[in-house]
Parts: sequence; structure tokens; C-alpha cells
Amino acid sequence: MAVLESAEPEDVWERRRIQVSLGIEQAGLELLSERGLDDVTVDQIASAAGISTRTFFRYFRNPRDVLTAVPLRESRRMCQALLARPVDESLLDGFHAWFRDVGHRDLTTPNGRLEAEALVLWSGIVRRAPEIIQSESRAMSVLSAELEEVVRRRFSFGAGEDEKVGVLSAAFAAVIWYVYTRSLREGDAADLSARLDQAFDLLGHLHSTG
Amino acid sequence: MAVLESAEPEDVWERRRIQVSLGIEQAGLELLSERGLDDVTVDQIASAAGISTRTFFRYFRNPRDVLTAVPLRESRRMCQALLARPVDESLLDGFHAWFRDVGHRDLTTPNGRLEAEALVLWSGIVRRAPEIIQSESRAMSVLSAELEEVVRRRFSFGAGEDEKVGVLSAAFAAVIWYVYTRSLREGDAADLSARLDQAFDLLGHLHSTG
DNA sequence: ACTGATCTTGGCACACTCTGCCAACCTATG
DNA sequence: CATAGGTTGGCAGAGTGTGCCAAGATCAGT
Repeated sequence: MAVLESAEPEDVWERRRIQVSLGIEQAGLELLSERGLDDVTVDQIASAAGISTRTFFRYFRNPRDVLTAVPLRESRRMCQALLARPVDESLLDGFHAWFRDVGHRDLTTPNGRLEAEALVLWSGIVRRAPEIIQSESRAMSVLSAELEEVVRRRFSFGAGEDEKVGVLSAAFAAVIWYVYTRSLREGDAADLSARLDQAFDLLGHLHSTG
Repeated sequence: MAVLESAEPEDVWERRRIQVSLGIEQAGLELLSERGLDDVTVDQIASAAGISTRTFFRYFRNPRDVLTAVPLRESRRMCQALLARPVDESLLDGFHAWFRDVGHRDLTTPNGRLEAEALVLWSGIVRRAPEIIQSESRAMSVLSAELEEVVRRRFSFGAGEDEKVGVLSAAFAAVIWYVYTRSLREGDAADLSARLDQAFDLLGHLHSTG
């Protein structure tokens, strides 16, 4: 399965910014992973990434945003992947495909490797400190907004149905996020697929349960 | 010694803390309302509330948390109200009742008035700066957790069905939050009820839409 | 190459955030 | 009052975050 490649930046400046950003992310995630969110300073991340403190703040607002950058990127990628899939495929199958392929991402490029490693580090941090999930819920909020375009197409909603699209996207995002983070805490990768099925089945039969 | 006072409504220290907290909230919300989140310092809130900066940090971590305290309290109250309702009532009817009664809260007590005023100020702030909603999404995450007890009872879920409870609570919280904040931005109070009906109807017929 | 337009960077100054510590103070209860 | 349990304000100090500016990188067009 072809992995979505971020548009090749023609611009040298853009490429450099991505490079620096990923460097900060890697250094930051490693520090966060070994010391915890409250015991890592910006100075530490900056010097580990080989940049000045001043420059750190040009890329991230604080160490927590380094953490949140990971689910934010995953959300964006997932929605892009969903948009590239056939519109008559069920949304659930789309999610299945994404979570199945997530381990198969393109590791031949340096950035691909860095992003894969970032996801692993993020997962470990969240697994060891589940209370962080709440502060990461901004990512779910963004996922909800990004899902709207996907939902609009899959369900063939028209122009005047923005609110329906929003409601469904919010519900899907919440369920996806809940199941994903719960699997992270107490399951293995294989669980995720079954849990997703169960969750969507439950949601799809709401009329009969209450 | 610490056994007998459990029946006591509130001891003096607790009452005082609530008083101070509401004072900070009121002063903070007024400042946030007129100046915006980025132009209010802790010093300003503290002196407006008549306390020291040091004391502010004993009640809130930062000005933003003053804002988030409002939806957090509303969530808690709503879940408490839902738990007090008949278990055979539909959840949607429970929500309707809550949002209908929210304007009828007890204004005969000083704290009741302060809380009502806080909600009005919060609504105004969110309406004028909708981008704040994302940072308030932590409140939705908490709502999801608090709804679990309600969902467990309403749907008569058993001991081994925690994940189902979590999924439904997450979905309901997301939908409630979406509809509520959307109504806030572009509707009037009467809209909320109809929008809720529409949203739950949509959710209840997921099996037929996709 | 040279020049200028454009962009990024690091260092500095400065205001603000947040916590540990401690002496002072309030409120019971005996 | 004496004592215990609790809250408060001030202060020191580390850390956060931004405006500003000089220095350096990149890449036209000349």
C-alpha cells in the first residue's frame, strides 16, 4: 500500500524547517520519554536538538506541543489517506486499512523513519502516563474537524448539511480516539481492529439499545 | 475526630475556599471577556479579585484554567442531574431537561448567581473567540469520563462492559459538546433542543446511512 | 562574482509564569 | 489561652515566551 508522501518541498527553506522541526521533535520525545513531561525544560530539548532556546520557540510553543505534534500529524495523514480511498468503501473499512498500514509506512526516507519513531515514542509516553491523554485531546478536536471532509464525501452530504457532517465527525473522532488510546493502554496492535468493529457496531445499533 | 463532620454540609474552610475560588473566577472572566485570553495577566486577575498572585496559583494553574472551570462545573452538574433522573427515561430526554432547566437555576443564593453569571460570561467569550473552543476541549474529555456512570445506569451495562460504556460516553460527550458550542456560535437558546434531537436522530440511524 | 531581496538564526533584554519556603494569621476545640 | 489544622502573602529563583537586532545562508538578476 502506497504511503502518502508529504509533498516534496521545492523550497529549500521549507525543507530545512521540516528538518529542524523533526530534529526538535525527536530530541524532545526522547527526553520526555525518559524524564516525564514536568521534568524537561526547553533548554534541555534545544541543546539536545543542537539549536538555541530562541529557535525552539519559533517551532513549538512549549514542550507539550512537541508531544501533541505526533497525534496531530497522524490525524492529518489518516484523513488524507481516507480521502484517497474509494468513496463507496465503508468508513470503518477505511479506518481498518489505515491502522493496518500504519506499521508499513515508508521507512526508506529519513523523515519517514523519524515519524515512525516519533509515533513509537509517543505511544510509550502515553502508555506510561495515561493522564496525559486528556491534555492531548486537542488532537481529537482537530481530528474531528479534519474528518469533516471525509464524512461529507463518504456519506454524500450536500451543501446545507454542515451540522450533520459536524455531528457525525465529532462522534467518529471521539470513538476512534477512545478506542485507540484504550488499546494503547491495555491491548496489543491486533486488538485495535476488533475493538473498532465492536465500537462501530455498538454505535450503529444505538436505536435498539436506547 | 475526623469522623463526625461528614454529615456537616460544609466546614468553614471549604466554604471559604469556594468563596475565594468563585471570586477569582468572576474577576478573571470579566477581565478575559473584555481583554481576551492573551492580554490578561495573573497579576491583574489577582488584584481584581483582591488576593495575592501567590494565592491565585493555589486555586488555578493559569488564566486559561479559570475559563475552563466553567464548562467543567457545568459538566459535573449535568451528570449529577442526570443521575438523579429516572433510569428508564431516555438519555436524550435527560439532556433536554438539563438544557431546559439551565436558565432556571437557583438565583436566590450568592453562589448560584455567581455561577449563572460565570456561564453567561463564558458563553460570550467563546462566542466572540470560537478558536478558544479547541483549548476548552479538555472539558469535553472530562465530560466523557463523567458521563460513564450515567450511561452505565441508563443502558444497564454490566461489570464486564466498560469498553462499551466508554465508547458510548465518548460519542455522546462529543455530540453534546459539538451541538452545544455550535448553537452558542450561531443559534439561540431555543435552537439547542431541536439541534439535539436532530443529532441524536442522526446517530441513532447510523446503520442506514453508512 | 556582485548586489539586493528574502529568510533563518542566536543572543540579549525584559516581562511574565510558577513553585518552594516560611513567618503571620484565622478558626475551632478543649 | 494554648494548641492544632488550615490559609495567606511575600520573597527568591528557575523557567517561559517574545520583541528586537545584527549576522549569516540562499538565490534570483545583473
